[in-house]
Amino acid sequence: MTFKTIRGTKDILPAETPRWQYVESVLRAVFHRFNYKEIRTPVFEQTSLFARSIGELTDIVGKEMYTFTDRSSESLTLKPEGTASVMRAFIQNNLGEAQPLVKLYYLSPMFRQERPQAGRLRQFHQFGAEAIGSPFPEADAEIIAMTIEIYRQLSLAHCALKINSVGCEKCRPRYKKILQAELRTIAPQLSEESRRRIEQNPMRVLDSKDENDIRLTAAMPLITDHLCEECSSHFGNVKALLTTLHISYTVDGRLVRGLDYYTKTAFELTSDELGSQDALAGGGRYDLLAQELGGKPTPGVGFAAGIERLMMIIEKNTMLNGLDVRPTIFLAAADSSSRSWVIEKTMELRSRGIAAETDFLQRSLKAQMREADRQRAAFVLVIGAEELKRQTAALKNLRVKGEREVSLADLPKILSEESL
RNA sequence: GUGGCUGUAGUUCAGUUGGUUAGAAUGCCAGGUUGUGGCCCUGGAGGUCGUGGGUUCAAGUCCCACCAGCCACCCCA
Repeated sequence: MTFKTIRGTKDILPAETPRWQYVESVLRAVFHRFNYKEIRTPVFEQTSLFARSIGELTDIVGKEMYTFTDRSSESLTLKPEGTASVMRAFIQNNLGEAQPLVKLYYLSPMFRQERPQAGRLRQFHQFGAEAIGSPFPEADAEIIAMTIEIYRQLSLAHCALKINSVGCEKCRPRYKKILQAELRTIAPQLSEESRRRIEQNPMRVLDSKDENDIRLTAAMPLITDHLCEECSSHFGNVKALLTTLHISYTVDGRLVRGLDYYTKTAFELTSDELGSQDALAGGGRYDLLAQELGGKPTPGVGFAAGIERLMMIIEKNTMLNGLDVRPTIFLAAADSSSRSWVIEKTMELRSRGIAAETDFLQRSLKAQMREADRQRAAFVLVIGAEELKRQTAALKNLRVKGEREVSLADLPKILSEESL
């Protein structure tokens, strides 16, 4: 058999790239308005960077990373998410020294070896942003507001915002103990998966989708009721700011993130149009990450969002037409003697900034016309021996019926006027 | 990673209880109009029926394995 894309990867073909470009331009515009600057980090990093930041015990690090050793036996990993790399770059390049708050965004492929499904690929694309340097709720609110704004700019409704606070190094361990104690009392009745999590990551038990688990844990204490003074007031301020910004949300005390570095604020944006892979974007605060990676203690908040999932719902709500690139003019040769001249003229128009196309298959005039129509060119210029002699050509507007004779010398000027 | 469903021209699909040259629509190419598109008409090209085994006189149709996609779980963007 011939070569195929490997499992979980796909080609983004010319039929879809205009959509991608459109989405990218929208989100770059939003980032620009919020004054976030782009950062581009390598697609692979030392494996330990991810293990350290995401957490050794998480599913991502435990069983989903593309890890390999290079020829000098160093363990490398294709990045499974963006924050670790951005924080590494922030520390390595001392970005925090030049200014107290650094606002960055990225757009990059990510890699996770999961079983593929619609909206879940092994190479997928994420965009995201990080505000590094502010411990205050205003930064959390801005990140959330910006996430919402991107989807609003893309006219996507049916998105729901859930927020929670997962506490800090002071209150979370305390809460975990309380929760664990409660969970142990009902452990025998819980699903196998949940039972395993009681010791390793008890908060995830509350996030189980197993109906029986949900019923059994309905009355369990929630982190939101056990936050310390500082976390509680921070969370309260974030909520108040969201209200001020007219952003509606629901507090979900069971919301947890799959990455260990989160503290305090955690949030998730979901869509009801996506099936079970319904998370469009997620994020939160990570005040301990910088020092965990060996930098100076520096607070941060951020979010990440998947582009493929976004594409899926944009396609469902299709409103994007005519985004494909098309030539302004197609130059057709009426006979073989004028072909070389037509190519020359095409190149000339191109160098003057006009999108011009011509025939490269030595086809009949009829076939060239058909091609021009298929390419959805605005104009066709027909040139043959007669026209060459007189230095004119028949200019035809494909959207209307007639054609007119124009002077070849005037063509660039005519085109720039007409396309207005 | 676990369980289930699916896999036929470029694309969307049909293919009768296994039976001899695998079809349609659309797209593509050409002609009808030897200097002109979109409509219409005519003709043509295009498939080792996901891959590899097996059962059978005979397999697109049945069985097995593998591969890929999809759905749920898991996880998450």
